[in-house]
Amino acid sequence: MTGLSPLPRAFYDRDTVDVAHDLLGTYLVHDVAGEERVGKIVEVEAYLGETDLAAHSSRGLTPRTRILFGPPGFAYVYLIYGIHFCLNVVTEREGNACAVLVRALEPVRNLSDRTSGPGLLCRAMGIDLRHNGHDLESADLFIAALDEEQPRQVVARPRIGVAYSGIWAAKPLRFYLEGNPYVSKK
DNA sequence: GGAACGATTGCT
DNA sequence: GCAATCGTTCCC
Repeated sequence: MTGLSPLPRAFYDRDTVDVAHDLLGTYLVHDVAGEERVGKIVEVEAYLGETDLAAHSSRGLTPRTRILFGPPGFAYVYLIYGIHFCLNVVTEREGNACAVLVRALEPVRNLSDRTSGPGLLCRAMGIDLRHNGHDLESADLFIAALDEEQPRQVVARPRIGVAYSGIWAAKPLRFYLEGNPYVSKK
């Protein structure tokens, strides 16, 4: 697979639900010491900024959420339960603090098949806290789209693990490719 | 300074 | 069902 190049910042500088939807079927690429790891994004969740009680940014601007409040097209990576990392892409204009969580990949190149779930995919891709704030227009960690649009059926469901967030818990902000075997369980 | 907890995962 | 494990947040 040649010619994979980063999506432009304008791709991320749009409504977060639109970006989440459009990220399905794109390719996450990470160069690890010369080895190009590639996975197709098959499951995501949208987090809609400070008013979204499930979003980290709902607690306002803190040292951790600084990246979320910044411009679009940057990686927001955090440690969860002291064990796993989760990868988000920041969306919408600076200050909106919205993001899309990448929840599952279909392995394409140099990946194990344990890429279903946000923590497992970060492990397989070699993504950790060093990538927090990383520009996704850079050459070593980025997201690319194929030239041709693939036919796809997108399913919307409530997000995983956000039962504490009141009315936000029920909103259908988790999106995945119907029937794809790498979509996470639950 | 310290307690509580989490956008998860895997083992019992 | 529940433990692992530690950074972040919040409250002394």
